[in-house]
Formats: sequence, C-alpha cells, structure tokens
Amino acid sequence: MAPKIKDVAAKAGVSVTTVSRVLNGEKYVKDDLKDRVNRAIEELGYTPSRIARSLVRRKTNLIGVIVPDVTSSFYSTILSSIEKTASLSGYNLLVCNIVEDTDKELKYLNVFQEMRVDGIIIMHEKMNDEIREMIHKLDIPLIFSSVKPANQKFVSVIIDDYAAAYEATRYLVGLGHERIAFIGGDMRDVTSGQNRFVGYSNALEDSGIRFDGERIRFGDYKTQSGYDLMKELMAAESRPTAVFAASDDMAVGAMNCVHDLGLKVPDDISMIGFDGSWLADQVRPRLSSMEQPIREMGETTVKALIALIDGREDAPGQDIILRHKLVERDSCKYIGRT
Amino acid sequence: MAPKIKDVAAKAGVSVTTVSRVLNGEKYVKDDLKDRVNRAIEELGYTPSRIARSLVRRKTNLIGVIVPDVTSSFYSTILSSIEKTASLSGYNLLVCNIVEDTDKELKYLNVFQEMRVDGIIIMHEKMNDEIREMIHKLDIPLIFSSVKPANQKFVSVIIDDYAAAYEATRYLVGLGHERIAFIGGDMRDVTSGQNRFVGYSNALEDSGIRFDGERIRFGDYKTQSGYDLMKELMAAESRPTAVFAASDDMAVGAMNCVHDLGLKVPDDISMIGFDGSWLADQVRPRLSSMEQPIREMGETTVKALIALIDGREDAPGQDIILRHKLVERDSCKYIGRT
DNA sequence: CTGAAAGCGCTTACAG
DNA sequence: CTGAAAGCGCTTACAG
Repeated sequence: MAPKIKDVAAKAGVSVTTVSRVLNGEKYVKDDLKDRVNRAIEELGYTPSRIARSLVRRKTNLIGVIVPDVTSSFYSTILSSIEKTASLSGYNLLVCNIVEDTDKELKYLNVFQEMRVDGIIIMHEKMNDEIREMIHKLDIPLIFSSVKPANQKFVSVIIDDYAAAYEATRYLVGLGHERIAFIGGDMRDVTSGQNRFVGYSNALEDSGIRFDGERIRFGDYKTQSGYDLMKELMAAESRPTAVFAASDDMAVGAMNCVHDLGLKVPDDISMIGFDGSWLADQVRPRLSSMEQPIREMGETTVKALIALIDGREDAPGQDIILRHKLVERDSCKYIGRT
Repeated sequence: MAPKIKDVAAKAGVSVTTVSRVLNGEKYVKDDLKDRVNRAIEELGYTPSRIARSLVRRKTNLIGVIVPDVTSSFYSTILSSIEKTASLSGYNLLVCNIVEDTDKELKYLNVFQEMRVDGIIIMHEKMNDEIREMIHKLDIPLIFSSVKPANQKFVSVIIDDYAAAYEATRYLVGLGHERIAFIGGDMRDVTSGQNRFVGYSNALEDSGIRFDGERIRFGDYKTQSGYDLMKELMAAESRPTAVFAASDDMAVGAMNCVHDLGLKVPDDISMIGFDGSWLADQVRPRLSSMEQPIREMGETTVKALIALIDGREDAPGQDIILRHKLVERDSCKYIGRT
C-alpha cells in the first residue's frame, strides 16, 4: 500500500495537520518540524493523493476537452496549444475525441460532470437538443473554441469566419477568377459551415458574379471529402477556375484530386484553403490559406476559461474575436483582370 | 450546491446505502424502493461524484498517456485509437503532450501518480536516469506503445523495427538502387533510432553495398528535419538515388525538398517512408511506406494495459510484436538490375 | 432485502 | 506555531 499522510505524520512525530501544512507550503511551521516532515516524506516515498485533496477542496484542476478529430491538422495543433497552456497553469486535460459521434459527446459531458472537472472546452458545434440542454444545466464553466454554435449562452474564442471567407473569395476574384467553386463544411455548423458559406456567396454577389449552385459542395472538413467533392466539381460542364475550401484538409484533398486528374494547381485551377494549419505548408504546391491564429486561439481559450473558473473580473462576457490573415503561398494564380 | 447522495436518500426516504445500491446496479433492492430512488435522482438532477467513489474504491478509471507530439500524423492516429478503445472500456484519458521536454514528462509522471491513475501509456523512448528510476518505483501498471526504451522491465507493443527497416532498404536495392541514403531518428531511441538504422545498414551490407557515412543523417521525425537533412544529402558530390526515412513526416519533408530543388520523386529520386500514416496517402506523389498497424497498435496497447490493471492471467508478460507491411505507392522507381 | 457505521486520504476551521 | 476533530461524498462489510 502506498503511504498516506498518517504514515508520514507518525514517522515524523507530528500531527497530520502539520504534514498537510508543509505539503501545501504554508508558513507558520517551524523549520525543524518542516525538516522532519520532509525527511519522512522522502524516506517513505510519499505522494499526496489528488483524489482526496480534490474531494475536500472541491477542485480537481481538470479541464475536459471535446475535440472532433485529433488527427486533423487544425485540431491537433489547437489541442497541442491548449495542453501546453493548461499544463503551464497547473491544469490537466481529460480529452474526448468524438469523431462526429454525438452520443459519445453526451456521454463524455456526463463523465466530465461526474469527474467534477473545473472547466470544459468544446471545439465542436454540431449541437442537438440533448447536448444543448445538457451544457446549459451543467453548472461548470464552459467555453467554445474555434466554433460558435447557435442558441447557447457561452463564450466562444473564434475569428470572424464570415469576414475571413469573404476576403478569401475576394482574393480569388481579384486574381481574375469568376468561376469560383466552394467546398464548405456542414451547414449545421454555424461558424465553419454557414458563416464561411455566406462570406463566400456575399463576396461573389458584391463582385457582380452570378452565384451558381452547381459550384457549391459541402463536406466534413477532412481530406477525403475534399477529394470526392472536387471530383464532382470537375465533372461539371463548366469547370471552376478556382476553389475556396473551408478547411486546409479539404483543400489538400481537392488539390490531390486535381493532380490525379492530370491537371495542375495553380496553372489549371487555383486553390485556397482555410485554417493555415501545418499541412498547408507541407504539400506541393504549397497551399495558400486564410489563416486562423491556431496556437493563439488555444492559448486564449485556456486563459479565458481559467478566468471563468476563478470567477475573475476579467473573465470574458462575450465572444473573443481573433485576427485572421491571408497567407499567400503557391496555389493561386492570376488569370487576368475581370 | 450540487445535490449529494444524502439529499437523494432524504428525498426518497431511504438510506444512503440503498441509494448507492441502485446507483451501482446491485440487485437485492425492491422495485418500489428502486423507483423512489430513481425518481429522486431525476428530480434533483443528481450526478454521483467519481472523485468520492474513486477515493473509496481506490480506482479512478483514468489512464495517463504520454505522447511526444500530437500534431504528428503517426501519434495523432495512435492517440485517436487509444482514446477510442479506452472509452469503449470505460476508461478516460489524461493526456500529456511532451514535445521533447523531458522535464515535462517527469512532472506529468508525478501528476499521474498523484492522480492515482489506474495505468500509464508511454509513447516516448528518450529515457534518462530520472525517468527510468521514476517509472520503476511507480507501482502503477505501465506499458510502452510503439517504442521500446532500453533497460526497463515493461512490456512494449511494437513492430519488429529492425526487420521492417531491413525490408524497406532491400526493397530499394531490389529496385536497382545502390546510393541509398538514410534519414533516421534519434540514435538514443532504441526502436525508431537504432533498430531502424541497423536494419538499414545490415540490408546494405547483405546486398554488398558499401556503407557510406556521408549518406546518413539523423533527425527528429518531423517534416522540417526531413527537409533540412535532405538538403544536406543533396549537396553531396554523389547524390543518392533513393532515400529511406524513418518516419513518413520526415519522408514528406524530404520529398518537398526534392521538389523545391526542381527535381522529381520518383524520377530523380526514390523515396520510402516509415509508419504508413495518413499523410503518406495525402501527398503527391503518394508516398510508399513501411506501414505499422497504427490503429491496431493503439487498440492492442489499451487492451494489454487493462489486462495488466485487472491483474488478469492473459496480461502480457513480454513484448507484443505486431506485423508490419510494405505499402507500395508512387514514390519509388525501378532503375534497373544491380 | 435494508440500514447504521466505519473508512477512503486528505484539508480546514477552531482552539490553544 | 501546532493539533484534535469534523467533514468532503461516496462504498462496503456487518448485522439484522
């Protein structure tokens, strides 16, 4: 059996209260007692139980995080940033990878509650009524990161997805493109689905370009769907000359499709992604992308959540909007003035 | 304040023992009592505290996992598989992303101990004496996944890295290559560093090819180091005609370097990776790779760890070796009989 | 089938 | 500066 605080107290010849005090670095413990306690801890190889401590303090130092897919180039990076910031602040992560399984999300939310986590980060916006009801009655500080689901009262750390998508599309227009296709996310997703789509279509409209439903496709943000959807787009009678994809992973899938068709990006087709993840820089041609400040987003999320947990005055009362940035690489080509 | 078991008992007019019984699904509770308890739970919105339960049961259902880098195409996938299997078995993951920070690993190992996790999975093999000593006195079931550090008594779930590297190299030789470069991992890593390197050099020797130190480089498994090292290799007076990289990420970095130099894979240089991660399939040309059964590896790891935790008879007493497989894609070219 | 009581391993007023 | 005692929210023999 692992030694407990009682054993340390006995060995050091003091009360458990005193041991607890040196454990928690309180002052008001005479140096010689402190020494005896530390020696006893050392000799016994004692490690305090966070479980017991959490129970009495009603504080676990745990953050539950729900991520759609850790293998995504975007989510793995934001998760990495969240983990780093949390760890530096003394919090540990309980991670749930839901892979689009809404039941799993619900189940995990319940686990988070039972574990009495101090806070929750959700990076998923496919809400249903059960989930919405659940998070609203949870009574645990909660924050959304990189997404903003509809009809909920929680703060999100996001970029302005509408503006970002608008600018990405205008960039393509500026390069002379008119037949601009869109590979979007799920339209049930407010942030990455709807907002990016509306940004795209408004940019088209403001540019005097006719909106063509044939050039719109919706996928699941992953490479495979980018590939498949691009195939459909390329089968049309009037092919697009440029494509805006709502995630870098989908854009890369689309680029691969173009390659496999024997065509070239950007000579035959320009391509712009969204996220600015590491993948954009690791494909050839390098993918131009509307970049989100991914690591900053993760860091900001954790800091805001901790402010919420601590009930601090600077805890966010509304969404935190981070800056996006167009990063030009090698996947878009100028094809003449419109 | 969240309701506790006592509140439920009071509301239902039974003892806390009875509430605990229905919570844990024991029989020997009359139906009408059970109904009253369930109704009280419902009305109060009661959720049991796992913290309290863990304290008395001395079982947390937590698994601590140490991963070198969640953004890697290999580790993110194995982590995803671990999470899935653990979740299905009723375990939750406490994840630590160490990003090569040995101090962080040590710190987290300590956290795992304090949290009284039921088991630990380590996917990192850069041991130092402190870590080795720590894990040996930990008294928590522990297993290594995808790596096998030197001088420790724990079980690893791995492939035969030596044989896999040997075969990958022989494959290149079979294609007619003689100037075969190697981009390896850290030589302090037994599995992914030493074993893969020795497999490479023995394959060369057995093929009657002179070993050339100029064609050997060691990186950190990431794309950037593959890129940088490839640049060095290409600066040599006698360029390699083929490269074997010890991770897919490094191979992709190397391919990108070749591309940026204005050369072509596989026409100018053949390239083979190691891991068989999703990235191999998402670059163009598609990367041939010595594939590890990544998801199976994660699943096997968790199942073996749980067997260890439960002290079952079928708990592994020695390393579990999974099968590797050469997956030919489009990055290697036949250049004639040797 | 049901309940009173002890105990899991800590922390925290409270008293001195 | 130090300690005895109560309590965190559960489960588990034990007794009936």
